[in-house]
Amino acid sequence: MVTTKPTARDLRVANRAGVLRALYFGGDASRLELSQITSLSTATVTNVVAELLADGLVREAGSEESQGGRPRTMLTIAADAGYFIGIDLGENVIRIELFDLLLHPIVAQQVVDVDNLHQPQTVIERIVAGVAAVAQAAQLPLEGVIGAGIGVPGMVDHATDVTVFAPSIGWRNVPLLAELERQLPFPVFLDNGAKAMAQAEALLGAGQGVADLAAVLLGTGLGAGIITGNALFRGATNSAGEWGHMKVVLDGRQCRCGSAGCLEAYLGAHALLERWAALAAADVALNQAEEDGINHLVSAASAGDPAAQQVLDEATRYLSLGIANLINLFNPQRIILGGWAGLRLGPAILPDVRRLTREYALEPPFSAVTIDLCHFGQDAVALGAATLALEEFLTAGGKQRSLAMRTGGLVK
Amino acid sequence: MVTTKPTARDLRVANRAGVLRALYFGGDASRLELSQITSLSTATVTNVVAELLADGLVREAGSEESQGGRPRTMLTIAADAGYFIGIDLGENVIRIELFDLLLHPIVAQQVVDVDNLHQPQTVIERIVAGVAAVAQAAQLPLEGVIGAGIGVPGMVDHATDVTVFAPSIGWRNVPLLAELERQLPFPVFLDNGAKAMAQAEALLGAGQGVADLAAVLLGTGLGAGIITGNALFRGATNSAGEWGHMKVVLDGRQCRCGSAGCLEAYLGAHALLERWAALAAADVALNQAEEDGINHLVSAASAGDPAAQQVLDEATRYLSLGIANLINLFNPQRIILGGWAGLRLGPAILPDVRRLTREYALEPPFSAVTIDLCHFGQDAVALGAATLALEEFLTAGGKQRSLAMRTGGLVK
DNA sequence: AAGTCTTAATTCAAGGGTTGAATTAAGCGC
DNA sequence: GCGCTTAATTCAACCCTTGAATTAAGACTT
Repeated sequence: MVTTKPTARDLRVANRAGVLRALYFGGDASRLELSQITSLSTATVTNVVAELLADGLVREAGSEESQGGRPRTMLTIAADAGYFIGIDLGENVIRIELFDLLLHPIVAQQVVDVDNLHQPQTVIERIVAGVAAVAQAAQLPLEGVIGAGIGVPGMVDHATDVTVFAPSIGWRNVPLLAELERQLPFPVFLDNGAKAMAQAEALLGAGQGVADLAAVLLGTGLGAGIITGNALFRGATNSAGEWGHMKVVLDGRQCRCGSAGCLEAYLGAHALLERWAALAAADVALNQAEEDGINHLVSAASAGDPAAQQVLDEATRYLSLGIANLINLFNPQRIILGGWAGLRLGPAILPDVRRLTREYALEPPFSAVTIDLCHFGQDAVALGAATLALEEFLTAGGKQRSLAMRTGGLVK
Repeated sequence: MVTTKPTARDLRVANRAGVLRALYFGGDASRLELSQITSLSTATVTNVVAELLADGLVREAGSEESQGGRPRTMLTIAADAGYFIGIDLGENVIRIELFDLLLHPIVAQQVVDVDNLHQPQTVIERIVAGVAAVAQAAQLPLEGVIGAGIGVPGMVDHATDVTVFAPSIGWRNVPLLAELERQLPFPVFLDNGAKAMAQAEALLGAGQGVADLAAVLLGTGLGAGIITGNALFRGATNSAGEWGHMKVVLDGRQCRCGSAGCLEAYLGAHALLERWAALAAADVALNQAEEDGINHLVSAASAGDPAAQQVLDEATRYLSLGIANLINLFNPQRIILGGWAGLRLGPAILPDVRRLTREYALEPPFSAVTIDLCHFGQDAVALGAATLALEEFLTAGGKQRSLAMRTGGLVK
């Protein structure tokens, strides 16, 4: 029940984490600067940095020009002190990517195997093989991997067992994590892909330095990841942020979730293309891959096609409504628009979205928010998945926690 | 930026807080039990309890029957070790209430003065006088008051200056808190009334022991307070939780907030009575006080009036939609329905609300939630306001923080 | 080129906290 | 009255942070 950290040694862990975070996100700094950032004494910074140096997580990197005093020796994260793996389990492709400690990409790999992706056993095999493949391609031993994360297109319940509820790939209560942790020699973290992506943008992308934000993803389905107080907002059972199934119309269009009137039924890629087809009285919009269809839609609208323009206009209104509701409820500092469809539609509709959102939202929370496009593209989910492991690593102050300890940590 | 608590003395504060909280919310316990609950060693519990005893916050309260060993001496919160004041600044009444340390009510007072409530200066005078009055009625010196809280019908920005944005009483950027703290000899906390009430229900009412919940309030306006991780969810500028202005209809009914299609425009007391009048083709529903009107509406519906039944039916659908959206977005463990109109409508519509909410929300988050009526009635906001001060008190481990320290604490 | 000045980093003793083990306290039952 | 059992306290060991004092490392001056 009580979550305090009672023993004095925990202070050190927290302070290691503070110094490590400052260096990781604040960039290179001297011990003195670190002491100011973290508000620790210089004595403590010296001690903590000594540990980090000894562990190889941090390196000295020359010294700054001095103006007549001892020059500050700069400290920097040792980017090659360890590696992370990010896995994007998509609806019809698995993307596996290897990153260095600073989450710079090293090697990426794609596994395309639409037919068997619905079978967990196949997915697990593909992932284990893919992990070995990227490590080999980078000529790195798997022991150097600090941890891996997986983003999945569905809900993950962290409380009971760690399982998955992902209708779009036909999964329900699949113990993916347990199986993978048995087969891989490093800790693995599992979460919803939209949440993973939101964390990538928050830590390294369009949300850097912002403590409270929401990333909304437009694609075949809709997703969102909400960050509050610099951390993913999960709710009681880690299914918070299901923005796509916010009801926006009573007794509205049928949604694939089984209910009706969901935002996704008006703003999902399929919904937009269907609407276009209906307005244009032609099925041409539906006779192509969704991504091509959306591209087609955007260029048709900019070319003056009135039906396409109306579809975009309606999409803008629904998107603005959905964003305004997020603003009124979560009062974030930033909204980040992403997802493959969001990236394509964004440039065309963002100004109007901003204007309408101002109309729809209350003034005080609206005036605290900015609405921007995401920074990352196709590899956002894989990167975000890697940040799941990174977060744990940083919170532990750079001490790689053993599997046993992690399991213990989950117990309340 | 870094929010760690570096020095060893902070450990003690955190552990004092842990023991105090365990005793406060877990009820009387022995030192041994406390050690188990807090997972501190018995040695530390002994030390911490000794401090709390010396400070008069805790008392020994006899010993339990033993089965052949040293009996455990029970510890209990000293209810008279200090007092809290809760102030409900309503739209046309001020309610001031004095509580003991356990938030049991001692004296209450109402200040009714509709005409002048729009003038901050008058409100401040009334509050200061009312505070003195309740203290005198209870024959207690103001020095015994640990802190006071104020719930206001509007938004409070904690970041800039602590000001108020409350259109319903015509306030905008009123520095209420600064003025009151100058005139009162104890710390004062200010927040939105719905947030205050949510915290009352969370700590002491229908949400006890629940870490993630949302309290929704139906009244003249709509409000909500959201608790996540046992703490009020505030967002970036403390205006999170504006549930009443969630858009539920594009281009819908005009709302008093200036926008259109807000939930409040369909579910606020005034909206319901207007709808009734329109359906019944009679203005009778509007020619009475709102509270009487809602009472009338509920009894007419239960008596079989078809227009009234339809109004309730529509209200049920919009309320369910609003709750379902909260469930999908926040994934709470409990929804608590309150507010004066919520209390009246609740018994009549709650079963249908539960049924419809299941239809509207996604299955995983819905299956994690229960929907209940609130516990507290008229004095919920005053009690909640008092909990604002209580929370600070407990977090500080029962050390009453000075004004200077509080201000310092707000600085990042 | 030596000495002085300035700023950064380290060392050190003091102070505060938690903990497990050992000890003491306090009833119960025979 | 004595041993048994369980609760609470005491104590020595250990860890951590901190401010002050000290050392380190260049720049500047003469």
